[in-house]
Amino acid sequence: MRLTTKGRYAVTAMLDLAFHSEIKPVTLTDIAARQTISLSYLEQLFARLRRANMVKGIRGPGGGYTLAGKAIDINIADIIAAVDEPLHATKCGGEANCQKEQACLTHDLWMGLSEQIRDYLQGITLGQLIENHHVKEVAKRQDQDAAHQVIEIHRHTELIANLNELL
Amino acid sequence: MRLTTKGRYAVTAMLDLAFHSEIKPVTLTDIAARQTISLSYLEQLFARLRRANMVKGIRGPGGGYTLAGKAIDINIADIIAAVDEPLHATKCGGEANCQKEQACLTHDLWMGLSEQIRDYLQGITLGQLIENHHVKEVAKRQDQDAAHQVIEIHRHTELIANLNELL
DNA sequence: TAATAGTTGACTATTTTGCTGGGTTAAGTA
DNA sequence: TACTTAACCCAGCAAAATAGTCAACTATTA
Repeated sequence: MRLTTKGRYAVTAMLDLAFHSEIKPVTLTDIAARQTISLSYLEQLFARLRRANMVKGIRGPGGGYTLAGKAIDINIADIIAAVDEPLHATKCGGEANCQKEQACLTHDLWMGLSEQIRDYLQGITLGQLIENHHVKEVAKRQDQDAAHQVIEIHRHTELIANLNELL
Repeated sequence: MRLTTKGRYAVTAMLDLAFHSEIKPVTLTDIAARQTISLSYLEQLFARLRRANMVKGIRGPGGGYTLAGKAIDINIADIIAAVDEPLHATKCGGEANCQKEQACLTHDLWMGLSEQIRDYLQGITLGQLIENHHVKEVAKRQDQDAAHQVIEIHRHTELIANLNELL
């Protein structure tokens, strides 16, 4: 799982879409203006997102893009994977000449870490992000923050536990 | 927090260092050979790591690099931050012309997400990764014992099941 | 039919990445 | 002292990724 500006653009655009496409489709021109991303670059990104079945394009006047599914069903990892190149296999990965010696050991460790990050991002959806934001907007901020923190701490220890199992 | 191949190289090299530099300093030539990273590229990465006070360079024969601190005190996020360019501030970030309108909202969400990822990686140290690996090695040796094998197989299927849930 | 907006592809500029090769400097060793 | 080792430091360079431009085309709607 790579985390680059390209992925950030995609997530940002998808978030914008999730916010604005509930009533009617959103044009890329609008997103480009709001998020200050070039229209043509958005076109490239959305071509991939469409092929990955994450958005639907509607042509003609009043057209634009909408999410292909519910915001709560679209996770961050999938968005990033859709716009990123499929990361080329590891140098030694699976080959016979690497007998799990020290050389390949650190590589394994990194792969495990990378997987964990993907799992983590797969557990976060557009819907959640929007929901969290709405919650934050609510006046009883302190209670929410406290509750959120507890959840986060719990999630974190969970992740470490998973890591321990994997490695 | 960006996650690129550059960061992976750095983490890989630091893991290699943590493994091998307990007794004596490790030369970049050794790491280059083991991890199949070019020597000169390693030099670049270690120049940054040294400036970030994560490794110590020892010149002369018998010299090389050692960790600047304990492996348990060195976290993954810091390693990646050390070799990555400081990610330029946000386009609208903090400026007066952005009054937290919708345009900037998605940006806030992304930043929050990015923070979570950093926190996550900050909670994982070189020491932990190595420790976990040692546990795994011990478990492997115990595999030789037939009595343990049944238990191990059971544990293994359990892990696979957990993995299936995650993916 | 005219306007809208997605779709596609080819093309360019910039930045990052990963690497090569040339040094210089500090620290051991003969 | 001379030699070796390895960190340290640069200038540059090719390939790739990133970000954006331009132009032509198609489907839809008013």
